[in-house]
Amino acid sequence: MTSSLNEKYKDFFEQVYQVVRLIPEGRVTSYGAIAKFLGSKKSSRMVGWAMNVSHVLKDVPAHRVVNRVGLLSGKNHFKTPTLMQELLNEEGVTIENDIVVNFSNLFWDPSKELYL
DNA sequence: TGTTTGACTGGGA
DNA sequence: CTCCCAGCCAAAC
Repeated sequence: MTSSLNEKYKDFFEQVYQVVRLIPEGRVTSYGAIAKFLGSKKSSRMVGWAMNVSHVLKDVPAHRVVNRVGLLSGKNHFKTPTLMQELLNEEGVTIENDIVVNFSNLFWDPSKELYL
């Protein structure tokens, strides 16, 4: 909210990582929600690309980011195709057929629950 | 340097 | 319900 915080955010990618790090444990959000929060609703693909690069950054919980219907669309980009689901299970999130169960209830919208 | 692809999304047929 | 298309833009080809 403050200019000092905004100044901290230089690139789109950095902003994405920052938001993803703030996702509470056991909650999930979508690429589009992050993109919208960052001001470019239609740049959700870039959020996905940022995630693709982010797996080298250890503190980015990319497993908490799914697509708008709760599908684990990025699971194949993890070390193993099952890792994403396993990480979510550890946090108490149930996955069924690659879909987050009770997604709408677990959905964490940064533009509604996060205030900078 | 031009084209294709993609961890996306919303709208339309 | 499914399928298709346009917009988005960095990276890969």
